[in-house]
Amino acid sequence: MKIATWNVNSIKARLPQVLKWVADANPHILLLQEIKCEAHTFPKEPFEDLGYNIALSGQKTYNGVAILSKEPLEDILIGLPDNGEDMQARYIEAVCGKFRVASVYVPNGMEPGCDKYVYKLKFFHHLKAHLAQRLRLDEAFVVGGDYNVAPYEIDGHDPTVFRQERILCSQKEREALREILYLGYTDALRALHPTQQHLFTWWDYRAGSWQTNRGYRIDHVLLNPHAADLLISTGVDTTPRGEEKASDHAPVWVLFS
DNA sequence: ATGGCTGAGATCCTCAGA
Repeated sequence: MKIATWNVNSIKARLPQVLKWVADANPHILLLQEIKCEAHTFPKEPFEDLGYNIALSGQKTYNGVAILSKEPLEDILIGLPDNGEDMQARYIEAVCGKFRVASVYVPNGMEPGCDKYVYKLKFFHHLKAHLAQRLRLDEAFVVGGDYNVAPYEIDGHDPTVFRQERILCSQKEREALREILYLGYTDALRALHPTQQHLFTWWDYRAGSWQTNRGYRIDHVLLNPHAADLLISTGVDTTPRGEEKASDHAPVWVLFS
């Protein structure tokens, strides 16, 4: 039982790459972020041909999250509760077979202190409240996505840069992510690879970051205790990042019993 | 310290990403 998450940076621009990876990796459930399209323009057919059911929350140009599942999708939730004024498509949740899953796209935040950074922290506040509620459910729950936060120094390529209070690694956003972990969620990759360096999921398009492996680990799969009990193995598939017309993120996969 | 790269969508550039 494999669940994967991938920020594809436009599903339309990335369609051949995503289809190739999906046909190869064959995840039971695929969580997508930054699909960058509205629901009616999402290229559903090629995924349906591969046996997937699709639920998504989309908008023009920006953001957008989706859940693709071989099992039927039930109990679909779009957006975080009590976050009604927020129209950005950044959260979707559904039940697929015996797993409840969510695809989340946390705001980038641009730069510590700016309006978008405040919005990022506010989003984390709503996410934490919802995930705290969800701990009361008696079922496996997997929250995968682009959190736009590198939790620890080991999750960045350069400790000196990491300590400079930049976006992705500033104190407040790291605290916001840790608060969710402290509720009782497990960071799947770090749980099974506690000391592995260069375990990155995102490399900037600019300045040859991929070629020199200057990356960050900002895509995470968080597990409630039920899901953590079923965890077998997990990793980052860096292959698609090195191919033509790549997304700047690589897919993260998790295998469950 | 800055810039560098990519996608979308509306113009021939701007915004946003991270």
